[in-house]
Amino acid sequence: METAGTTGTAPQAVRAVSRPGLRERKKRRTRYALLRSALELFTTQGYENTTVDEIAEAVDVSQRTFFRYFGGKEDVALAVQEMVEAHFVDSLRARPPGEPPLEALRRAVLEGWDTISDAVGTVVPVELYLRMFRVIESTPVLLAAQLRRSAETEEQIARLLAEREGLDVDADPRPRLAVAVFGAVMRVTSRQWSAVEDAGLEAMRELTAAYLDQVGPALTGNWRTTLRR
Amino acid sequence: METAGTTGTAPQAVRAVSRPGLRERKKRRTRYALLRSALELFTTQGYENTTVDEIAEAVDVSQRTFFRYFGGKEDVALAVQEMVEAHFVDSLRARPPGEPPLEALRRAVLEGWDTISDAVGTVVPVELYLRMFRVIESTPVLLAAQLRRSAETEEQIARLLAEREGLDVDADPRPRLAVAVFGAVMRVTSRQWSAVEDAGLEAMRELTAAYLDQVGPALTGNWRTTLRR
DNA sequence: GAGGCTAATGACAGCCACTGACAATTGACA
DNA sequence: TGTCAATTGTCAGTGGCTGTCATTAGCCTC
Repeated sequence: METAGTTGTAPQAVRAVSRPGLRERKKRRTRYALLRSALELFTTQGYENTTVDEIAEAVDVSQRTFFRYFGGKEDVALAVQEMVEAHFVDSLRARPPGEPPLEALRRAVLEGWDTISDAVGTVVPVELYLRMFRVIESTPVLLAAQLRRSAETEEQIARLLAEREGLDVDADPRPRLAVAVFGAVMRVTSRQWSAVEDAGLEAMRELTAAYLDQVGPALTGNWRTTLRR
Repeated sequence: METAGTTGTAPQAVRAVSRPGLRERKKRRTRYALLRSALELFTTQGYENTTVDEIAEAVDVSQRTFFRYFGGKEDVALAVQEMVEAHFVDSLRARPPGEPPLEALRRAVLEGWDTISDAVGTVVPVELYLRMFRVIESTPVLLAAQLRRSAETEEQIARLLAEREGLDVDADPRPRLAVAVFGAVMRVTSRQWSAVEDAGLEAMRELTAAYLDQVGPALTGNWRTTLRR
């Protein structure tokens, strides 16, 4: 394959189909090395007990270089989570336009969990991601940052759904409300999942489905009359 | 009044009914002075452009003293917000036990807004609180911290409601789900309110009621069929 | 009302996250 | 191969935050 240039002809065009050039490759390698080292340190020693210098040293670059790759310590910690959310948004975009919004959200999320390793596995082992998930959930600063980022993603999704349905987000509150409610359920799910020792991806999937089913009952008023098993 | 000691007899007992003693009074004064100066500076120059030294200097205490009164810069910024949330929890506790949970939440919040000045007014002018509200909403770090704190309050409320209804929070997901959904609506409301220039307390109250009414419609599937005015 | 006790404060010193500026190095491309 | 631009390391500095210790100032007892 790659029947492109025979040497010396349009090297940047060749790059586009073959490889990104040494410089780019090196950069990606450093970035991933920093990311992996950071997560490894965070998950073993804890986030607060890990300094940026330590991370940089583990990859053998200067502290300054670390800050050229990531906006800050929080950013490395949440980098994978960010990829995961982007993955969800992608799988939502892929949903058929006819599908009702909440249905689309539900399916997109469940499908997202099923294909999570496609989005994450190439960068860090999925198992490391899951461990980091718990660290985030149990580290106040990180949880805070994470909640804020989720809020941004929600806004993005609200706009997406509004467009799908031909509504104006600023005039009609329903898209934002629905997405916020959905996000709230997702957060309760994450929290619950992370509280269970050794819970894996399947557990996450099941919890998600179960909790989404419970929202209806939870909102229909009287909790004492219905199931109390 | 105060038929207590005629001098020299059990001064601490007298204190309990009259005043907290010079030391305590002085402390409260410093704390409030720091709080007010901080909010004043935050709302005029912005949170990021204000240093802790500046705040301390405005009250004429050392930076170290500032950190003895508040856990950090974020804490001053969110101190009033914290009082407000406690105020909501209180007004929820005051709800009649027979009331269905979501009904109680709704009424507690609306009532909370009506009596907000009781909870805040004695410490800072309500107007300053409202200005600070917007600063929080538009400052990423503060918004993050605020979201995390809200999550904690939600957990607290979920336990409260569960107890009221005789449920076990860890066995039955419905309390947490309902509270999370409710909280999500509140957040959308706050966000929307803060986006409107010069919106006052009444606007907040109205928005709250309106959005709570919209949740039902927002969740019942098809947005295209229903109102599109 | 003098003196002892303890809480509150100030003054350093130091850690860590983060940033700007400048010089040295190293791919990229002609 | 030499020029150009991107990447990196070094250094210096800011701001949030903490531990430590000496000093000050309410409080309480005799």
